[in-house]
Formats: sequence, structure tokens, C-alpha cells
Amino acid sequence: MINFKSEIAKAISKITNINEEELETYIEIPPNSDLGDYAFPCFKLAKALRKAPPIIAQEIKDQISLGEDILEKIEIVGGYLNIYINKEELTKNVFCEIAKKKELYGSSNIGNGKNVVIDYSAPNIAKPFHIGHLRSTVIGGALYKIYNFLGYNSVGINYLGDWGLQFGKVMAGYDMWKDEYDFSENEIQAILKIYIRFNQEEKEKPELTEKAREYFKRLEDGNEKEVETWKWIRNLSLANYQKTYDLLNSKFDSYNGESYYNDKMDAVVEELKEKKLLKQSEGAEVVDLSEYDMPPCIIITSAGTTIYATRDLASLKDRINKYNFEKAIYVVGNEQRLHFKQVFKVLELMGYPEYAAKCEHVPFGLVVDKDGEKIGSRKGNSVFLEDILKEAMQKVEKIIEEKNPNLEDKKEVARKVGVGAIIFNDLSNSRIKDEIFDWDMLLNFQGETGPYIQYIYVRTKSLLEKAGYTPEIDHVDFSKLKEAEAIQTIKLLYRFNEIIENAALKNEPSIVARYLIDLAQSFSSFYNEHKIITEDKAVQDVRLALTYCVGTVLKTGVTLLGMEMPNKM
RNA sequence: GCGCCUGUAGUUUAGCUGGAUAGAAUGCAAGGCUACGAACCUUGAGAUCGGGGGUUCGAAUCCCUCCAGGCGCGCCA
Repeated sequence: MINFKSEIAKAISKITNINEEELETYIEIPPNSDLGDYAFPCFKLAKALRKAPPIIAQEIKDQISLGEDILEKIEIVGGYLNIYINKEELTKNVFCEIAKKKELYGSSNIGNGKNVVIDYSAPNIAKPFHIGHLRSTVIGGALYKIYNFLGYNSVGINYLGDWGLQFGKVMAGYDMWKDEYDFSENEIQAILKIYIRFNQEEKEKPELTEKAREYFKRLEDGNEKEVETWKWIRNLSLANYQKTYDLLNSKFDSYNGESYYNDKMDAVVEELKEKKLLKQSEGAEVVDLSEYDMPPCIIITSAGTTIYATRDLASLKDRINKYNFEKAIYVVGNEQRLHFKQVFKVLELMGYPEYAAKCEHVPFGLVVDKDGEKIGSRKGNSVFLEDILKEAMQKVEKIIEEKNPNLEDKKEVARKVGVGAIIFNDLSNSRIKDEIFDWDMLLNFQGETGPYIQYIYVRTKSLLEKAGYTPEIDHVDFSKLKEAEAIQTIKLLYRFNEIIENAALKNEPSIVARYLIDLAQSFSSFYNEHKIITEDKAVQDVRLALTYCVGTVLKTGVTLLGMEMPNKM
């Protein structure tokens, strides 16, 4: 495909003798398509060239040499150089590329097989998998697919919270109260009930905490009975989580959680000691970070135990050795910003600055309820993610009954649309802001939503089927494409790869989500205004090709976000 | 107290390496199905870009300051 932007930059570079890459970053897309397809703001060069912007613009316009296949015309408006590109050539490029690459259109190999380790989801075993875990799971899952699409080798790690005092609590509670609960139907529910009860009773009976510590100590020491119980609970939880992961289409390459690093932390502590980074402070062993305006990073508690920073360092070292990563991404809540800043700094001080520079914390806002309260497991207002997904599916099924009662595979469509609605809702807004969890909003399928995109896709698909269309670009007569009819949509299609690369650069899947909305809206307006199937065969061919291209890109984009496209809805 | 994040139509928001008229969606008002699918489309009203300074040809965007909300600031993760 022709890269119009870089061709323009190259041509301007020849005239001005300014670095091509620099010029390319200046090129913008005008707010209004009447002002051209690309714009070059000449103010940027005024200082370097010591000339007034309009003069620069005139000079560039007079001297620029770009082939007819690229350039249609250039106009000067204010200090801007408005560049109109050859639409026919653009369209040909886009159509041919999509027909050739199909659902790989937009992909690239800039990742070149380098490993990107993505740490996401990470539920706490023995605690409910609730709505709070949705964001990490969904954002991480989208990044996983996006990086793969760009040629990276994504490694998804589910850093399970499968170790710690919480297990002591569950085991102690289980031994005390197991006869009071029904384990025959839903074992995991019973365990959760025990855990919640333990936490409540613990407030009045501190001796329960002691008891939990004893149980956990026995687990750490490898006592057979506790280890067996631990395995049982872990497997049970994993099987339970898998149901949610199946619905969300989440994949992981490793489930190495905290327990996995249990025996790998001594080495880290030793290394820190060797490198003289550890300091005694208030009975604990810490890495002093005051030089970097940060509080100290605790490595060993005053009780002599390790802590999450220790585990994160151990896991980082493990990931360096195993994957030699190009990037290590942690999709973890905003509240842990400082923690990761500290851990990455300690890694740097340990003598791995090149890897520390490749570590990125990808934070996201809380999921809060309508009153702005954090939704957590402690207050008992927890909503299981699985139940939410199921409720969304039921809601969609009801809508299908109303709108399209004769639809085949209602359940399957309801799953794709309902789950898609929730995923898309989570991804369409900027990561860092809090997400308000509100049933009415979540299940409002109007407007900028997943179902809207799916609906537009289904329309493209049924239209192509009706026309018996197969993607043969050769017979398309591109001169038949009148600019005003579809060019906005085609320009969007052209930018798809740029969008994906930008989303990866910023670790921001919402860029893709919003792009898909734009594309769907753009096509939808086109579709509504113009008959696709018409008498004029040549025009029809162009429009069908466009329809095919839009459908293909919508599907690819949606898949990257972890959603599925229904064939009908 | 210190640090970080957030503040844009009634609501949810895009734009934030400064650039052309601040884009959407929802809700509201009006219109469009004898069908290439109305879960759609078209049109309209609705914004002191949290307040105040500053930097400059130009600020929602950069700097300072204040206000509001959230998160974090040593042995939970």
C-alpha cells in the first residue's frame, strides 16, 4: 500500500532539507474534509527556515514533485498547505489490500517475533471473581491480541493470587464449619461463604487470625493435608474462573501465580544483599529510594516474611530469563502506581536498567457503582462477573424475542452480543478513568456500543449474501467511485493499521473501539443514503467491494477487542 | 502534610507531543420503513472546556496558582 503521509513528507523534505521523519509527525488530518486529506502546517517551519508561513507554503506548492497517483491538488489556506490526494488510487490501494489480506488487513510485522509479556486478570483465589476483575481481564486480553496482530509474540500471564494468609483463613474455616455448608452442588460457593464468614467473625474473635496463620504456616511448611486442601481449592477455583474466561474469550499462556514464586524469592533477597541494596529499617529490610523521591520498598517484613514487592521482583527476574521480553506489561489498577514505580526502580538498581526500561504499568480506573462507591468483595455488594455476563445474555435474548423471534441460534447470538456489549463498554472509554457500573448504561444497546457495531456488520454480511458477492477486486472499475459517496469510509479503512499501532504504542484499546464506531457510523450513513444494489453494474461492484471491506475490518477490529461477531442478529 | 490521577453539553465522553468552526453518544424535540434488515438513518436545540493568572501569531492542550473528587504515602495485594 502507498503510504501517503510518508510520500508527502519525503517530497517536502527534498525541498526544505528538513528531516523526513520530523516532517511526517507534523502532518495532520484536517478537521473537515473540504480542507483536504492531509494538511501541512507551515508555521512549524517558520523559525527553522526564517521565512513567513505563507511564503514557505507557496514555495513548497511550487516545487513539490509527487506523482499523479498520489497527488490530486494542493491549496494554501492561512499557513496551511492543504493536500488533496488521488482518491481513485487510495481506493484501489485499500480494496486490493483488503481483498488480498482479508482478516489480516491492518496487521504488520513490526513486532518481529519479539516477546511481550502481559500480566493481566490475576484474580485472588478463594475470593470471588467479581466485577472489579473485568477491566484487567478485558484490557489485557485486548492488548494480547493487538500485539500479536502486530507481529509480536504475546505471552499472557495470569498471576494468580494463590498463596497467602487467605488460604489459612479458608482452611481454618473449612475445618470448623464444613458440615454447615452444602458442598454437593456448588463447592466454590460454599468455600466463598466460609471465607466471608471467617472475615466477619474474625473482627470479634482475633484468635481466629492466629488460627489462620497456623494453617498457612503448615501449608508453607509443606504439610501434606494442607497442601492437598490447597490444591483442591486452587483447582476448583481455576475451573470456576475458566467458565468466565471462556465467555470472555480470554487466553493465558501461564497461570504461574504467587505460589509458583514461593521458592524463588530467596535468590532475589540474596542478590539484593550481595549488591548492598538492603537496609535495616524499623525491623524490616528495605531498599531505600529516598534519592528518587519515593518511600522505601519493603523486601522483608519485620516478621521475617516476604511481601508482594519481593514476589514481583522474583517474577520479573523469572520473566527476563524465560522470555527475554521486549516489553513487560502489567495491567493492574491505578492504585498500584507507586508500587510498580518502586519495583521497576529496584530492578534498575539491581543492575537491569535495560529491562526496567521495558517494564510498563498499564493502570486503569476503578469500577464504581452509581454512587461512586468502589465495588469490592468485603461489603458483600460484590457482583460475580459470571453472573453479570449471564444476565447480559438473558437481557439480549429478551430483545431478540422482541425484534427477531425467528432467529436461529438465539442463545449463541445472545452470548456474542451480550458479552460483547460488556466488553465494548469497558473498552470504549479511556482506561484511566473510573468506570461506572450501571445496569441501565451497560445494557443500553443504543449508540456507541458493541451491539451497534455487530448490527452494522450483520447488515454488510446479509447484503453481500443477497448479492452473491465474492471478493474479486479485479473487475472493479475505480473511476466509477464518486468521491462524495464513500470516500470518508475509505479513508477510515486506509488508516486501520495506523490505529492499531497507536493503540499498542499507548496500550490503549479504546483507540480501536472508537475507531470501529467511526467506521460503522460512516458506513451506516453511506448505506442509508445509497442503494448498493443498483442497475449500474459498475457502481454496484464498487459499493459491494466497499461493503465487503467494511465488514472485514469491523470483524477484525472486534476480534482484536476480544469480542465475537454474530452472523445474524 | 506530601505525591499521583481525574475535572469538557443534563448524563457518559473524544480531542491533551499547542493549530483551522471543541467532535460523538445518550437523553430531549421533529422527521424517515408497500424493506439491499428501523437494534438503523436524517435534522434541531444543548459547552463560561472546574476558576483565575501567565507563555505566543495562536491554549481544552504548555507553565503557575486555587477549587472539587479519587487514589497512594512501610510491613495487605
